[in-house]
Amino acid sequence: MPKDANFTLVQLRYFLAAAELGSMTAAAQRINVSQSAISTAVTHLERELGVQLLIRRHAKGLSLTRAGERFLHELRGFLTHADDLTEAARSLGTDLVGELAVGCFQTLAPFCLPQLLREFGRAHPAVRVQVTEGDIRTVQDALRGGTCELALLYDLGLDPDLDREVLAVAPPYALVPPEHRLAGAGAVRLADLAEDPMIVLDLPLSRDYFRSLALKAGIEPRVRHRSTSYETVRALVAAGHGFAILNQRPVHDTTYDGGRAVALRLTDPLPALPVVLARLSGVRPTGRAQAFAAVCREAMGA
Amino acid sequence: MPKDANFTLVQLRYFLAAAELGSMTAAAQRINVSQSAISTAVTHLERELGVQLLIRRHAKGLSLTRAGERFLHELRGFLTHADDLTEAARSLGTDLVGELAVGCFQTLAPFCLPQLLREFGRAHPAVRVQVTEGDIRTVQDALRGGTCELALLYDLGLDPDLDREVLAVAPPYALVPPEHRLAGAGAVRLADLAEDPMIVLDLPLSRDYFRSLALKAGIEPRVRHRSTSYETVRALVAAGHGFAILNQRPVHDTTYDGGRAVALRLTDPLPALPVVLARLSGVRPTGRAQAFAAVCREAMGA
DNA sequence: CTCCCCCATCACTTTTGCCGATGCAGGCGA
DNA sequence: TCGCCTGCATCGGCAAAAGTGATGGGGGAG
Repeated sequence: MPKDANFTLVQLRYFLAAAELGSMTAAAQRINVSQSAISTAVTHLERELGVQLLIRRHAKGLSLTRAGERFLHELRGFLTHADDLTEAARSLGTDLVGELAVGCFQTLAPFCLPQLLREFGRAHPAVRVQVTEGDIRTVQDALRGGTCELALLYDLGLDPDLDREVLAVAPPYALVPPEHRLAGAGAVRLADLAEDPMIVLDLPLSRDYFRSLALKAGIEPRVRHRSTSYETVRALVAAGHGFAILNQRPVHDTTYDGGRAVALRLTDPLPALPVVLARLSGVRPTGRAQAFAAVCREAMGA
Repeated sequence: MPKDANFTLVQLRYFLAAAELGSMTAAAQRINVSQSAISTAVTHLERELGVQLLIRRHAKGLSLTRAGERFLHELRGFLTHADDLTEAARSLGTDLVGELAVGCFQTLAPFCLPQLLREFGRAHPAVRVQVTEGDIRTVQDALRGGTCELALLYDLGLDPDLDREVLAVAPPYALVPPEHRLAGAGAVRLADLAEDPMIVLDLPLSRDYFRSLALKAGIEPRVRHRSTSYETVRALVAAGHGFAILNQRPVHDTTYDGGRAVALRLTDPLPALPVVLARLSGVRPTGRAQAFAAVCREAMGA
């Protein structure tokens, strides 16, 4: 019962050269190894396959047996396949074709993905980009599991085994209804909102972040509502249910249901939230990933 | 400039196992090597290809990168190809399918090939037999050059580097025209024909053989005609141009042109000519060749 | 916090591949 | 026919590679 093939690609290539040149000596010169290396390799190959491939005619070099001739024919195809495989593998790492999977934190997605995908698509039209949206944990797991290679995230409790590169910072701001007493102020301190009910964007790590901001400003927020939807939070604020702290700012004030919400700059010395491009550290980035990172840097850094 | 692929089939198989089982440890157990062997092999493969294929998650085994996933897909096809190649090669040596090239001395061919091909074809219908006919030297060169693997020959000055197996013996006989003075004798001594002109079958080694027979019988033949065609010799004899010495005996006396020739047994103590099956010694015979040899033995030995 | 799982790494051993030299056998020219 | 030359096989020695078992680190799970 012949189990699995125990020959080597090297042996196959040696045989190929010898068969094509009709001489082990010539093959040895071409490949830059000794003639004995060719000899033993071919012998091993023949023994392994159980077929005699070459006929050694002492002073007249080699000739192929019928079996050798047919094998040679198959072999060419096979070695081509081997080269193709190498080629494919290398290009998987370096070429700017194929596909690239990126992750994106869900509330960040509508703000930056359109531009990024547009510019990346223009620069590298041969690369198909597949986006995974989700909360920070989900995206982080996707990174770790290899489902995606890059991710746009807030640097909120990211595991240290992720390499991150800060692309931009998103300072927190307060969102209040237009009829709020401070709606016209332009800027407030969080303490000014201490008595107002708060609407919290309730995503795994975000909730802690917003709470910590409030605490840092010295207030204990009275949470009235929670929602996992950014737009719902805006709508609740617009409807007068309370104020919210957010980081991303839409270009207009109108909510889906026609309400309006007013953004107020915060004068507290609060840390801005870094928007980072994260990668699994220790994983060699593909060329596509590097290209995408470059586009991100240019688009968001400027 | 990526020269040529420097990975190993073994490395590929190790990677396949690890990727499929999601664990190097498991792969190691299955393949019966140590875990470290898998680890280093996969690492080398990745370095060689320049692509990261697996993500190592410390306590949770492995997961494939996107590149690894795609590579794995290609790889399966490739390893199947490798198995096919092995399979093909092995069957080239052992299977009773494919083709078999045999050589045959030209004057022997019409006497034994029909039966041999018929019986071999019945026993091994999947093997296509390709016959090369020619004089002894031609067939011998075909053997040496790998053009054919077996040959039916007279053992006439065959090189000692050929393995031969005697299948039958063909005693020489004299052929005379019907009106010859000894045509009714049934048997003669060569000396009785010493004065008759001789017709010689003029093939590279045959001519010397016929001459040596005559000399051995103590006569110096008077050669009237030479021909490279067996049937021409018969016809010349039938037409009264002289006598001939031959080994193969057709079932009837009539020549192509309607003449008749009479065969006379020779009472001289002359060596019979061995009909041999010749192979290049030191060349491993394929299964097909062995099967053909067996058919020859059975058909001609009986 | 502890245990356990899984992979990377290390030192060591075994195997393999290669080299250079030598031997052998056949073609070929003198 | 006799060397000479060519071309492959083989051998001893050596270096590179692969494999082994042990160790360690990092991270999940209870």
